[in-house]
Amino acid sequence: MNTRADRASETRYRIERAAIKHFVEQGIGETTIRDIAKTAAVSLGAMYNHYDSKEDLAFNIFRQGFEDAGRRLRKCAEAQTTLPNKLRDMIRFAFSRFDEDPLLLTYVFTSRHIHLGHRRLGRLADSPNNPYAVFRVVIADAMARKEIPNTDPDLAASLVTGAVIQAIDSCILGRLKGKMIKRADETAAMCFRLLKG
Amino acid sequence: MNTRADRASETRYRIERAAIKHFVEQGIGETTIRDIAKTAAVSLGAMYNHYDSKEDLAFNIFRQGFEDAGRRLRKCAEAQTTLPNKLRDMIRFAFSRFDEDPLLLTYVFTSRHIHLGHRRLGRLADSPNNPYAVFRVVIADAMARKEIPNTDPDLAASLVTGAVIQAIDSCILGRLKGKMIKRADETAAMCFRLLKG
Amino acid sequence: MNTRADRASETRYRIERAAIKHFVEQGIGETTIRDIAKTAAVSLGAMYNHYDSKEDLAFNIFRQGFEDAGRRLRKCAEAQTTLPNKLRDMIRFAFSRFDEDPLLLTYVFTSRHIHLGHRRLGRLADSPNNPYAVFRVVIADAMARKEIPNTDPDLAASLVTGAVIQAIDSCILGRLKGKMIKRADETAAMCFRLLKG
Amino acid sequence: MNTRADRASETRYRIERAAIKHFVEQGIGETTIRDIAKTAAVSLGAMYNHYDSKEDLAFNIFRQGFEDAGRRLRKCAEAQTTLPNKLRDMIRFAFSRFDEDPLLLTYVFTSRHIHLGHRRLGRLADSPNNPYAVFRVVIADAMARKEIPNTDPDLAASLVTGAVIQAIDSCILGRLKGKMIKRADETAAMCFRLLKG
DNA sequence: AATGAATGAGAATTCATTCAT
DNA sequence: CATGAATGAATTCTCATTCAT
Repeated sequence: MNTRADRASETRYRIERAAIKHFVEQGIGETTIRDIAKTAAVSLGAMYNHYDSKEDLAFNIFRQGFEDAGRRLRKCAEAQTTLPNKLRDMIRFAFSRFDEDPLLLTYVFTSRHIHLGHRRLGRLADSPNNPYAVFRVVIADAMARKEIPNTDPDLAASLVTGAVIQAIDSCILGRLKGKMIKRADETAAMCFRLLKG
Repeated sequence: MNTRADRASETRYRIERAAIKHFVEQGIGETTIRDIAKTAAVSLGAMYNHYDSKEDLAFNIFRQGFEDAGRRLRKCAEAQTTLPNKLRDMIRFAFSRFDEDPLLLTYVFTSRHIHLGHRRLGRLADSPNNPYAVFRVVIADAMARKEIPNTDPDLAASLVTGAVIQAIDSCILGRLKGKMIKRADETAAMCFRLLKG
Repeated sequence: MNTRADRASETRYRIERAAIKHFVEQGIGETTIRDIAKTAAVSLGAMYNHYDSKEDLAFNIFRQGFEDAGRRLRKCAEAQTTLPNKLRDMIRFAFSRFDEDPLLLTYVFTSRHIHLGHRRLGRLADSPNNPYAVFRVVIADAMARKEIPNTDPDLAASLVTGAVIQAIDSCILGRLKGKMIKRADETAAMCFRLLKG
Repeated sequence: MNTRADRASETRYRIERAAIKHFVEQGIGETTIRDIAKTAAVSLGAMYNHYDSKEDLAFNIFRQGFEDAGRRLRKCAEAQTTLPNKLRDMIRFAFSRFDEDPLLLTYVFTSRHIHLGHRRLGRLADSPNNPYAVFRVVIADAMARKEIPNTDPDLAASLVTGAVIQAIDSCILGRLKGKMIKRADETAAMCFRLLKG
């Protein structure tokens, strides 16, 4: 059956993929609704049947990717008991997810500081499921369990998430070549040493 | 003396500070020439006596800040001989510079991924003086001198610069309170451990 | 029996009431087909099973109300023989009709000058049954019968209809409180004096 | 001297006259900013140097005309001591003002019920200077001075203003031909009789 | 150099209407 | 008859830039 709902979600999918592509290649501000509509092979008006505005579209894609990443990172952490294993699985996930859908991850990673209607995207999606929060919890727990020495958990979480994000960023910028997954275990080890004291 | 040149550079200064303020608070794309002119108490037309365009203005401020940071980081590195000392002074500089002029540093740090015209800002200013390159050299040298084990210098440099940048970012986002300088030595130590193997 | 025709006219009724409500509250131009469809609990597409267009809808409601008012005013006039009695019954009718269905009457009274397409609504419906024409005939007849002095019947009819309309308008605007019917006889008396000379 | 301010007010004047013409001939909703700009021989952008929006423009013209009329009606009333003379001069003024600038007066008279951003124009400009209020004061004073019998001043004011407005309206609609001023004294006399009791 | 009104290309958004189901 | 996703023409509004003073 080709129901109305099917067509609607098919349209939404096409719009979102087209939007991500343009947002990453040209930036959100430089992308016009027409660009997206044309790439998605959808009429101009149809854009507004599915999203309130360009901002709404940009934000929704960001939040989905952001929260999905956070949620799955949390799953990785919960499935392991020791900090090195948690970090290893979290970073394996982050890097393989990037290898799998670099466009989406690039969008999410490079849009954190973009302003959407006078607020930063990364600020808007600041839920307990955001990746930073997940790393912070993992690190703070390890401190509580005396796996690593006590330091400011916010500073420590910042350094670790920054390291991971920047590795992906360097791949986006072309400084790191090839698949990221092959660097996951080494990165995880380095992050653990940073915390180990 | 209140010479013509004084007045001109005074005007340029006012324009730049106003621009930075708006760029950080609203984003480059969302800032209009009118916003800047009004905050700088300069007429609309006068803007064009000093800059070719908004993009020109945004790019020049970014490049100045970016290269100035890179140059001064390099000075810090060159004045020391061991990696821990190099890292300590570089991070002391980065953090104290942020404490001194958070608006400018926020602009420089958060604008790397912004698209200007159709290229990323961070791409435009990718000179040998960029901060990432300086960290990379410092780390690669330490590897060459066997101070730290050999690993991919690009990955290592990414992790360290990512950590430093994210610490600043967390301060911008309010996750870290107070002066950054007080965290410089701890951060440097953690970064060194990350590399130490 | 719940026949097909019943359901159709039930739908038409819901659409008309919803339309009047929105036209009065927001204006015809500001009301969208979607607004009406939603309030009437009717699908967007169904609107076009009943009306050719929004203009068609707005015009039909107006004309019905306008001509119905004119026809019934004429009945009032024809049932009486003297001018004071005619005026009294006409104004009683107008005011009680307003008390009964203020929304419809407000729509009809306040839409005379609205442009639909490129003509005024009040122009479109300018039949011999329009309320102004009825007042004019009543007044001209009274002059012919020497009940009142001869003056320009168009000026006289304008003044009387203007007075009546404005009274209703003041009620719409909240300047006059309560039921209009209680002011009918006084208004009629004043209108008669205006003409009496 | 042809100063900048001169040019600006000259532009405003051209825009307003063009706007009135289009608003009256086609209705506010049917008039586009482009229509006005073209008729005023002004660029599209210039419209927004002088008015925030089409609504702002429509409202400003309305309010100016409305309040100016109210103010001048009040002057007429204050210059006379008896009700018949007050009414005569007020109606003389209203009618001759219409003869002088029928387009502006038509705009003001026919726009009272127009919705601008979910509120009626006539509501927006409901200042103590509005013509209705002036008539009301004049009539209430005459009652207080026992010149006319006591009745509800709001009903009486409604009837009188309605009569005057409708006379002008009939001229707009073509039911009354020629100059309005020649009907002023007769109209005033009829209005006075209406009140006289 | 400074000023700010004028310009107009370009973007977002709306909404009546159609039509396949 | 009902449904509501899709359509795209039309409109409003923004804003970098120019230029006469």
